[in-house]
Amino acid sequence: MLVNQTDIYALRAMTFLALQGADALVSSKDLAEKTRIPSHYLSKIMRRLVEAELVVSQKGHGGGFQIVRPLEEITIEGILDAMGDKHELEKCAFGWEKCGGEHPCPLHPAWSELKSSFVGWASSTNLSKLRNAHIQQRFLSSLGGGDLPE
Amino acid sequence: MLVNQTDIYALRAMTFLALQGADALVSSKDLAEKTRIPSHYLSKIMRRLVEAELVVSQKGHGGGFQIVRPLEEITIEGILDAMGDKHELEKCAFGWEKCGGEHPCPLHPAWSELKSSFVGWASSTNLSKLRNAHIQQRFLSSLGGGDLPE
DNA sequence: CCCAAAATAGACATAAAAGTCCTTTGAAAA
DNA sequence: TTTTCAAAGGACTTTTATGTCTATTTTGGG
Repeated sequence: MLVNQTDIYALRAMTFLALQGADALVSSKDLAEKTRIPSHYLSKIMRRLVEAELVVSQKGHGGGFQIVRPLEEITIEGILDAMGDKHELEKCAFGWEKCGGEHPCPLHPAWSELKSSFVGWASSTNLSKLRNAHIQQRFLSSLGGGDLPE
Repeated sequence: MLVNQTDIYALRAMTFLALQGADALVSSKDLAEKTRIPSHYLSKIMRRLVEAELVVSQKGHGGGFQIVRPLEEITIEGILDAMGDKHELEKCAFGWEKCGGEHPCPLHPAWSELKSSFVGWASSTNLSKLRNAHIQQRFLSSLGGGDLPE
């Protein structure tokens, strides 16, 4: 819940695409190898991302997946929404049908806090941010030498 | 992940116990009915909470479960730890064996943020806080009239 | 035009989580 | 002491999530 394995795969794939630079076209096979996501499972995930219009797909020879929108526009929230488990956060943790307003369940205040901090994080983190942070980090660590893992 | 159904059940059960007042002894059957947790499943959950010493159990006729420690000491983090899925947060979201320090994965900074805000929430929220907030809320809403749901 | 590469689609398989059932053990009350 | 209630423990089942396989469609290249 909140973030499952499939969600993480989606985040990985999108992040990887974003790191390949503007409009890079990457095949599912390549993506799967580089991100270590089971290839057939990845293709299911990619379809959802295509439907949500976060990526564009190119069928046939030389095809693949591509981000065509500005990276700033693609947030973690958007990716999670595309994977379709938003409703999880909306259910009352105490199992009440009606919870909130005048009659919040005992867990309601705490749950709301969690929810808003989670949504805050997810909505403020976009692919551009991830990319910049990572590129900067690679630059800094290249100054110190050392090998890149994996 | 982060918080699964079983975790939520544990939070519900502990919260319910905390609301019953100091040292209330509640049977598994009662707990299950009031919290709407499948009774046999609940008893498994309670065993874990007993082992973690968050509650004490009383076997035999008239037995049940009881919180004997100060409510301030029992945090959501403690409850989640008792349920045993702490390791989830520690794994690299990008699937790298070694991630962090000199060579963080592209998702590392964002993931760390999420982790620390989640842990901050879980460790700062304790049963006393939940109880007080709820009691206060009930008082306030009683002034306005209206029925309690569920 | 035909072949190969690559996404799409959906059926199938496996693993993990959630839930149920049955037996045993312990303690209180009759 | 016997009965009865309730936790402990474990085997089993069901459901959901994850992963695999096999075809079908689409597209570019020879």
